Amino acid sequence: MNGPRRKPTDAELAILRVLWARGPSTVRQVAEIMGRETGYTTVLKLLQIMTEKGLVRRDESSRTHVYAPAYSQDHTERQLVTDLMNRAFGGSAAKLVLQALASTKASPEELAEIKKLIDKQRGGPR
Amino acid sequence: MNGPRRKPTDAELAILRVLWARGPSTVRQVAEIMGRETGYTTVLKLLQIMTEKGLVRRDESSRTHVYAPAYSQDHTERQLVTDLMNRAFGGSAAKLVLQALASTKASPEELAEIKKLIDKQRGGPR
DNA sequence: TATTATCTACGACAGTCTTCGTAGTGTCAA
DNA sequence: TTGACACTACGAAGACTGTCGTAGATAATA
Repeated sequence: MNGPRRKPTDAELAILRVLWARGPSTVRQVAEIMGRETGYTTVLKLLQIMTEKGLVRRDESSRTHVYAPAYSQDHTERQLVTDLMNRAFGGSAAKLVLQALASTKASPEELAEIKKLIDKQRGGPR
Repeated sequence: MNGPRRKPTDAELAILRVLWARGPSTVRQVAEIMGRETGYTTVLKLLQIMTEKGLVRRDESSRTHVYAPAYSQDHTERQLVTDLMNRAFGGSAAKLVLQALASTKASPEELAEIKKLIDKQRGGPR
């Protein structure tokens, strides 16, 4: 049940987002989605480091390796949110949420979804 | 009305939180609150760098300089939330909020406050 | 006055992050 | 078979972070 030791860096997170969206991918596939700004060997090196860190798993059965995320998007997102919550909001989820809602205008559908979740949390615990 | 060019780093944010809580402070005051882990000269150097970056303002009228945040807590928090929202949640505030609520159990009072804000953002019931 | 304490400035260090060049090896088609 | 191409491994550079030591100036005190 051990999570990764450290949170992913910016570049690592960008790669993870490609992997979560595409599923297991080769270096070339990731690099192409990342665009021209990021060179092929840069993506390769990053993925090698991420493999060492345990952020991704590498399938070496064919010459062209295939990389997959080691942790779910949900798990990582929660880790990042928790980290920011502790660093900037003194551990208060409510303050973070209020700030997030104040920052941008969420759509009515999104707001309704959030309200639904709040009610669920409210009624859930005994 | 330009904001800071870059978001504060971890150590910088820790210092800013002291300044927001205490108001304008000297290096020693900040260092004492930060505890024994952080040496005096470390705080000093950090504050010097933050002055260069424009994250804090320095009052040099007395020999012992007094530092104050250059940007409000709200502004900085919003910046950090927006940054995470873009980096990890594709710009969706709702996804970030849902993840924050799922991560920890907020108190009923907090949930009520959040609901109130949502209704306010909605522009009231139509 | 002489000594001690306090404060700023500054350099340097190790660690991390991101980027890229290059070497070496395998693959495939003409 | 050979030349073009694709892929991995690796080193290294440049930037940034956080840490601290030390020097030098000023203030406080005995």
